[in-house]
This record gives sequence, structure tokens and C-alpha cells, in this order.
Amino acid sequence: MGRSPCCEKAHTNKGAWTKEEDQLLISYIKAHGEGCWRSLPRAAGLLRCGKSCRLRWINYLRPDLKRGNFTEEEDELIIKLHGLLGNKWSVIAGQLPGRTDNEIKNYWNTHIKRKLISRGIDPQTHRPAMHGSAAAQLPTTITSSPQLAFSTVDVQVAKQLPLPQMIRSNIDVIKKEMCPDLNLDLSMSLSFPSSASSLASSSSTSENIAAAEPASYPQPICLCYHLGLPSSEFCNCRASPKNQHVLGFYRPLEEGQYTLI
DNA sequence: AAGGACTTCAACCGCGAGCTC
DNA sequence: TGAGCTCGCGGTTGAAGTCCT
Repeated sequence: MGRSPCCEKAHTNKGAWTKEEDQLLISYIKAHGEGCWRSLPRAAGLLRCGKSCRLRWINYLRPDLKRGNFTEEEDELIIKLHGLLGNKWSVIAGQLPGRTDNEIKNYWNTHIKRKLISRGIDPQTHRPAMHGSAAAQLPTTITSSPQLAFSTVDVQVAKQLPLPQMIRSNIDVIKKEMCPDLNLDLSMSLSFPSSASSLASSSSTSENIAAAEPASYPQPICLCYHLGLPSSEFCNCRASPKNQHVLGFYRPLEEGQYTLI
């Protein structure tokens, strides 16, 4: 029944890693690859627990890590993703190649929080900082609380998927588990009638009908753009075949093929 | 130069999900 | 079926470095 403990805590080192320990870990992983963290320390000749080895490798020793300061673009992307996802550091890190969740979490706490506060923005809600009754009067809806909507993120899957697929994955979970009857079609449009004829039935003036001509509609607006995501990287929005004034979020299938979600 | 205050970030801790036996 | 284990996550800590007086 069960298994033996992952390590003998009494015989493991703790605290800062030495160069020798780093070298042992690097050489072992180079030779054998990442694998069973439980058996790695003994196999590599390290007096550390597997958890500590994993952390050291992931956060510090991995060769694909990007060292150095965060760029302005990375800053802004972190802020936007945090607004969408909340403290899902691993998911956010998945969108920033070469950065770790620990690094982003530290950077958020030491730099970005302060930056947002200096802009007059509450770092938790991403809203203008307010005090007292003004803050209390704000509505608290699901749409104003993205952290809630993403609370059931399958992090394992999300970390490996591009952002649009991750959103799709969460929508599936929310549909199935939370609100099976809820229509979560991720399409949006401005609040104008779906056709001139329908408008004609509700209004008898020719001026209104003329004003509703499709040619006079404004360009459709994309939610991804509104969120500030770089279109080339994440956005696959297309106009709906049913209504050219509605932008739907499309999941990429193969080169040039998309499916509306 | 000294030492106290503040900042940074690597590492630890505890927990939950999922897996194994 | 359920106890126990592994893995990975987010929150927290504390040593080391930097700034300020």
C-alpha cells in the first residue's frame, strides 16, 4: 500500500545551492533528461530532496531561461494577463518564453504593483484606485471579476496551450460544471439591429432604415484588441458568416482553417 | 565608515489534484 | 475504494545586496 516518502528529510541539505550542487544537477539532467524528481537526487549524488532539485532546475538552471531585466512589452503583457487571469503565475509564465512563474511573481510583487499604484490603478482589481463609498458602489459582476471566471483553469493543460485554446478549455469547464444552460458564445457586436428589415418592423421612418444600412455600420470591434492582446500573437477573430458585424473568436485548426467557439 | 532601513529574489512551505498500489 | 505518494502551484520567508542618513 502506498509508497515510501520522497526523501529522507534528516539527510538533505537546505538553503542556497553551491556551484558544485548546481553542476551535479546540470550534468545529471543533461545526461538523463528531466524525469522522476523523487529518485533524481540520489542518482545525481545530491543531498537534496527532489522538490528542491526541481525548483532549482526550473527557476534557475534551465538553459532556455531568459536572464536580465523585463522589457516594457513584457511588463505590459504581464499586467494584461494578470487582469485576465489573476495570480495564475504559471499560466502567465507560459505566455512569456524564458520566464518562470517564480520570477514573474517576484517581479509583480516588487515592481509592477508599485508601477500600477503610481498610475492610480489598484493592482488586484485593475481598476482606478478608489476609497470609501465610491469603491463600495462599484458593481461586482462575473464580467468584472475575471479571476472568478478562470478559477477552474486546468493549469496543466493551460500551460502548454496557446492563450486562445486555454480560454476555450476554461469555457468548456465553466459550461460543463458551473452553468450547463449558459450560452457562452464568445462573440460580440455593437448594439444595433441584426438586419434593416427587422429594424423597419420596429421603426417606420425611412431615415432610421437608411441609418441602419450595413454600409453605414462602424467596423466590428474585437474583444482581443479591447484587452490589448497583440493581434498577431493571440487573436484569431473573424467576422461571423451569419453576421459580418459580429466578431467571433476562432480556434485555429490547421493552416488557414478555423472553428468558431 | 557605520549601521539601520529598505529592496530583491532564491528557496522553502503547505496545499490540492491526480496517480499508484 | 481509499490511503499514501508525486508533482506542481501560489504564498511566504529570510539572506544578501543596496540605499540612506
